[in-house]
Parts: sequence; C-alpha cells; structure tokens
Amino acid sequence: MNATGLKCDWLSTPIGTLRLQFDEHGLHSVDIGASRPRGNAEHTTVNPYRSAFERYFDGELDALDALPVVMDGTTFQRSVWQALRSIAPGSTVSYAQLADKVGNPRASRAVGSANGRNPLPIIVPCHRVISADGTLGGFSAGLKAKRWLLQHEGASVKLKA
Amino acid sequence: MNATGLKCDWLSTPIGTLRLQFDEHGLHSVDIGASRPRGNAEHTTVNPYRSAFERYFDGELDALDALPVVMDGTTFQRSVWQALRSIAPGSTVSYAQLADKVGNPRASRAVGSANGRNPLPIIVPCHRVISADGTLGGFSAGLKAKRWLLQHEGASVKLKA
DNA sequence: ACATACATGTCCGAAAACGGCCAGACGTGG
DNA sequence: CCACGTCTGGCCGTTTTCGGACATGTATGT
Repeated sequence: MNATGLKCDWLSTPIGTLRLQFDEHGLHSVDIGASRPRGNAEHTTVNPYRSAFERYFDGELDALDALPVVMDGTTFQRSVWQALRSIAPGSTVSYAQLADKVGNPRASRAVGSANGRNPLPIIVPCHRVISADGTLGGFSAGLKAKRWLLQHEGASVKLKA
Repeated sequence: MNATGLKCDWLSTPIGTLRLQFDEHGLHSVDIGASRPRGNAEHTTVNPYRSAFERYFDGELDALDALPVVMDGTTFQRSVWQALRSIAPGSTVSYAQLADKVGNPRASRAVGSANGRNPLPIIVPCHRVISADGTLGGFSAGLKAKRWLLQHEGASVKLKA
C-alpha cells in the first residue's frame, strides 16, 4: 500500500524489472525498468497479475488477454488503447493503420502520442505498432525492449535503423 | 486476361519460351525465357503476333515489321526504340552510332540503358546493337540469345567475348 | 484561446549511384 | 613498329536515396 491507494508488486523479466500497480478493480499501470525498493526481494501480495506476466514471458503469449484493467485517459486515448488490444501477437500495424481503425484516418501522429502515454505496456500492446516504412518507431521503455518483445512474439523485425 | 488488363500468349522458340502481352491497340511486351503457366500447352487466343513470330523464327526475317506495337516509355527511350526499328536484319550498329542517329552523339551509354529497358525485344531489334570494338555488348535475355539471333539473321559475329 | 510538442506520413527537389559505352593513354610481347 | 589487352576519365538518361518542408490530431501548459 502507498500514497496512491494502490497495491504494488515487482517482477524480474528479460527486459528489466516490472512494477505493477493495481486495486480491486484491476491493473492500473505497468512500469518497465522501475527500480524495486530495497529490502523487497519477495513479492508482497498474492495477485493474478504477476503470474500472468510470468506465463507471458514464458511463451504463453495470450496469457495477458483476460486480465482486468483500468484505463484512465481521454476519450481518444481510450479508443486507441482499446483498438490496440485487438492486434494479435506476432502481427504489426502502422500508426496510420491504427488511426484508420479508430475512425480518424489522419491522426497517425496523435496515435503516436497516445501510444506514448499508454499506462499498461505489453498488456496493451503498443509495441506492435511500427512506422509505415517498416522501421520500429518509438517505445517509452526504449527500442531495445520493443525489439525484444516483437521477436519474442515471432514478428519479423526489419534489421536496419 | 489478367490483372493488367492485357491478353497473353506463349510460344516456344530456339532461344526459349516467349510470352506475348497485347490488347486491342497492339503488342505491349515480349518476355524471353518466361515460364508458361501450368496446363497451358496450347495457345489460348487467336492473334496475329504468335504467327508472325513463328514466321520470323522460320526464316522470314521481316515478318515482324508490320505488327502494331505500343511503346510505353520516356521520350528518350521511345526515340531510341523508334530508331532501332530502321536497322535492317543482318546488319549491326554500335551504341555510339545509334546515339548519333537520335541526335545525341555522346549519349552512347544512355542508349545502352534504353536498350536494356526495351519491352519488345526481337521486334524492336536491340540485339543488332553491339559495342564499337565489335564485341557483343549486353542483352537483357542473355548473350547466348543475342548471338543466336544475330547468326539467325546472317550477321557476322565476332568470336571471342 | 493560443502556442507547442509529439513514438507520423507524404511530397518534392537535389544529389548520388548505376548501367548492355567509348576514346585515348599506357604497357606488354611479338 | 604493330597488335593486342587493361585502365581511366568522361559522357548521359534513369532510378534510387536522402533530407527538409509541410499537413495533421491530440494533449498539455500558459
């Protein structure tokens, strides 16, 4: 428990330490590369989120699909994040295609912004969105992690850039 | 019929299989060494092009002269291809001579490029253009075919190279 | 309201790379 | 001296590549 009224848990993964924040309604945020507080080698609470992530990193790519989540954001952001969850592991779409999908064909750049604010990376798979020319685009937790995730899911990744 | 809106026909010759593409305006392309689609041993449509080629390979060297053709290319390319059709069977010119002919005396190298893009080989006789020193130069469908055509037309071919 | 910042995409012009070449300059071996 | 080969620099149209300018929709901050 902390000042935000949310419970926390931490988890080590191939792309860094993950911090999960949640309450009784669902998962609120996933932070990649967060630092675990000293003297917290063990997880503090029992919860379905940690194990789901463990299974995902173990190769069960759809283990995160059914988790209850709480998406706090503007209307546009929620529509983007919503649309993101319908992209299957192993496939990718461009920012423009995603803009189409939410009915705002020219908002590709805005989609990028919304992606950057995604509070639930991996669960809301913003890493499956890449540039129209096949390059990676961006990722809040660093491109190295984005590349790792895509390869973990079996997507073909352009070499250069 | 296919996606391009052009009709096709195929033809076996001493230099490989030829694919002809044409529409009501005339012949658009001749591809040497193209592969015939399976189960297409017989020609599918009646047309003047196939028979003209048969006569050419049979020894009637001017059988292709009167065929209607459609030449799609840049201004320069069309002027080169046009000039090519006035070279008689059995004779050869150099790339430089052809450059002269289109009024661009130093464009011999560009003439080579234009030759390489010729969509109607044999009909537009780019094979009658050879290097200034008598060597063969190049040919999109391979030098072997170029040599064969020249000999078939009774031109003297330098041995080496 | 307005200005600004973005995990973009498209277009357009300039610059460089690329050929189915050629003539002239050298070097070599007869 | 001649008859080769090889190398070099220049030639020209086309294609490809690259970089900058611009349009674009949200969100955030004043």
